[in-house]
Amino acid sequence: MGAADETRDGVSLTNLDQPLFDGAGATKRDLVDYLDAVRDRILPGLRDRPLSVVRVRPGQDPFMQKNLPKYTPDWVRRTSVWAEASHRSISYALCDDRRTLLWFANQRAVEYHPTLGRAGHPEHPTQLVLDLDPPPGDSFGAAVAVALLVREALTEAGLAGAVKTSGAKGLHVIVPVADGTTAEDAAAATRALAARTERLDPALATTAFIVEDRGGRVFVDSTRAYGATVVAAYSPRIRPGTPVSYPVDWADLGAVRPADFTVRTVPALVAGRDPWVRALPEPQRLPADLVAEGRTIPVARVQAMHEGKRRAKARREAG
DNA sequence: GAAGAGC
DNA sequence: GCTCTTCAACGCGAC
DNA sequence: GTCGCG
Ligand SMILES: [Mn+2]
Ligand SMILES: [Mn+2]
Repeated sequence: MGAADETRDGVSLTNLDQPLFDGAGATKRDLVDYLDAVRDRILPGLRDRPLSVVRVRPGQDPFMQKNLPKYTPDWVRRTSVWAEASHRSISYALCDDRRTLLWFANQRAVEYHPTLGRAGHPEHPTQLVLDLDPPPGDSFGAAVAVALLVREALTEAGLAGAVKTSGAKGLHVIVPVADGTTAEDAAAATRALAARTERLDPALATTAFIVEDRGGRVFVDSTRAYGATVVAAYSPRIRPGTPVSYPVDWADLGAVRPADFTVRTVPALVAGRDPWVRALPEPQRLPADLVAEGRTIPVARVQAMHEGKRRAKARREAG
């Protein structure tokens, strides 16, 4: 163990011997060393994409950071995006190099959530994502079963995807899409694929946006679309043991656990190889019938907001 | 982690 | 100078 | 500005 502070690639790194967060089983140094060790694997997924990060300190709640703080060094690349919610321009980082990654690590940025499209091109995502969220409990096996249903739906549509652990309890299926694919088409295709997955086994998979309506089934989340973010491959997560979102071969899905992949184990697994690059298929054009089907499916989220509003009103009136 | 307020 | 407090998100869209 | 959700 070295000094508590050091400088690396010109970036000051501080308090390296402090715990990363409660239950991390890792120090801030472990985070810095992990990200530096996998930088050539994680940076390609972050490069040129508006970045949100989740930062955390021991004893405190994690918080998501989008807008760069005033004190951010000027060598951090950034892009401005107007936010309707706060009526202001958000300055997003573009994490393109080692120095920026190390600076974020020193900020205790543990999770890295890039957008689906590149800076300046929110209307043209490079991939679509089916996010599989299992119900509470020990349900990773259910997520695996639903991932295989997603694969079936993809194959049926003439598409191919790659799968990775989310680092939490679920899985992400990623489908690279051809240049020129619009966000609208990608979102519609995502909804259609989620609906087809649910249809393949409605007892196992659901597209219900309201938690209460999921009934112990795996939520096939099609809302990772438009400006949404998805945690990057190789990003650590703020979960016990500091797991990492990690690629898995389809054939190996049944043989892994999310906890197999942590900031301690992953550097050795990626030495001399990039399993995410290897797993990702070529960008694909979305079948017209899939997109057309998706256009007929309402956005579950919107329905849920109205239902939520109705239920809240009912609660108030019940006293 | 860093800045600002208050001592 | 020190200690304490505060801050660090978004959008979907009808109502 | 709200609601549910990630
Ligand atoms: Mn998820
Ligand atoms: Mn989700």
